[in-house]
Amino acid sequence: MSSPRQAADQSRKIRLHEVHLPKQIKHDARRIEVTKAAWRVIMRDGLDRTSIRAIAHELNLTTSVVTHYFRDKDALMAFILETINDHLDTRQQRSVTTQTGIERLEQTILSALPLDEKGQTEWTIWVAFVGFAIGRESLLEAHRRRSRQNFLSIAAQLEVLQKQGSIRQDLDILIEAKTILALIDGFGLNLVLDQEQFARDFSPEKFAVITRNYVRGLT
Amino acid sequence: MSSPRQAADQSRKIRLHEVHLPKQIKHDARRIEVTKAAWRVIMRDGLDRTSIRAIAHELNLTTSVVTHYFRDKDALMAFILETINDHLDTRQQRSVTTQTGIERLEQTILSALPLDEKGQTEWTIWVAFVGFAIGRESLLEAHRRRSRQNFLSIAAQLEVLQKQGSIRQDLDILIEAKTILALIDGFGLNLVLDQEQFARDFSPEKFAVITRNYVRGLT
DNA sequence: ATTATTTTATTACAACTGTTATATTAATTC
DNA sequence: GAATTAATATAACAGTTGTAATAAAATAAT
Repeated sequence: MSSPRQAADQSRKIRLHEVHLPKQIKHDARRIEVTKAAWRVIMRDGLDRTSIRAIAHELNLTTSVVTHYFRDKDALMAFILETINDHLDTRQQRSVTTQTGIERLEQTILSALPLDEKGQTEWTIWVAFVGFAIGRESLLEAHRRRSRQNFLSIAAQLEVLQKQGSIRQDLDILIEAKTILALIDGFGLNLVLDQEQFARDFSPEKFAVITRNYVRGLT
Repeated sequence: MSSPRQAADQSRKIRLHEVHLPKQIKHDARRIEVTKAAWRVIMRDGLDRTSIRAIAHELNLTTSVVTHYFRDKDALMAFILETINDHLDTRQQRSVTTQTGIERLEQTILSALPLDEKGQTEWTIWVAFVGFAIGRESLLEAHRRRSRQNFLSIAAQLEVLQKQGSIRQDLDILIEAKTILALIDGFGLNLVLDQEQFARDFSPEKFAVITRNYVRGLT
């Protein structure tokens, strides 16, 4: 187990400064590292047990690292949620390759679901924050902002599809958009809470079929 | 402001013993009172800030009241969640009056949603516990148990409807049941998080229409 | 090479936590 | 009404928390 080269021991702690990068970028990258350590603690111990000390310990460092990069715990928490939402959104946008039509709507829905490990992680943290937001008006507002944004995105797609005649003219877009969002949140939530059950009963391909059938029901 | 009768002051603290009831029932009733105080604290301050002291303060009493009725905090938390789930389930079962057919399924879905204030409260607590369960295997298991129970209930209804020929024969009951549960959870979650928005856009009657249209889509 | 800046460590503090033991008061039982 | 039990109060405990101040170390800038 012990290598003749002692350098191997030091390599465990990867120091970012070994790579030369502009100041601001290194700073931001370090904030992300702290944030990702926080994700791990949240998944393992729960959001309410994710103390500054626990995060520092996860990094094999002391609390000063965390406090150096975040004004206070509220700022840290807000950033963690912000980062999760960014990841969820950009992951989704990347997976939506088709630019128009019903297929795009299918992709939008399907790519929002936590069907791979990364998505599962992000959704788990998100669920933890949803519960954490109860009794915290600022966090509730953050959730509402994102929710309304998602609504606008889906509603806009539906509107185009309706004008194109790709979906039924009698559909109430407000209702259909909210329903789609509810479906995504509901499936995401249940996937997070009962991962094993879903892994047993539902392959990603099966979800693709479900989504396709659902969207075809709108035509 | 001061009344000639000093007795008025003491009446603020309602002592349960003034009403004569069997021992066990009084004991249980007191547990419920503590639990409901906990609900209020959870809604106001968040689940992670719901300390034994905060609950006692909500009751205008001291911590000994809480510790006298619950072995420790884990037992208290488990009981709170249990009570919430019971309330959600029995409220729903009471609202489902029709015994058979498609209408029963409609009622099942509709009555599960938080469309009145009580339901809103119960769903809010439930959402707080869902987030709280991340990183707590015992709570996750409790959620899974209830989720599977709900699944069996919906799936059983669908099976009967399919045998009766009330819904399409080609429907995959596993998929449809999970979809219905996802819809309920998704709408419930969004109702809790953005109550105002939904109150503006969706009346309970509108949800009834949505539900009816959805269920009719299965026929 | 020296200085300045950034990053990390150490320490201390007051507030809060769950738990426990003990005391006091109220209610019930006999 | 005395004895027993239940309900509530008080106080102390050790552990954890966020925050802040200060010091040391590492890196960057000059």
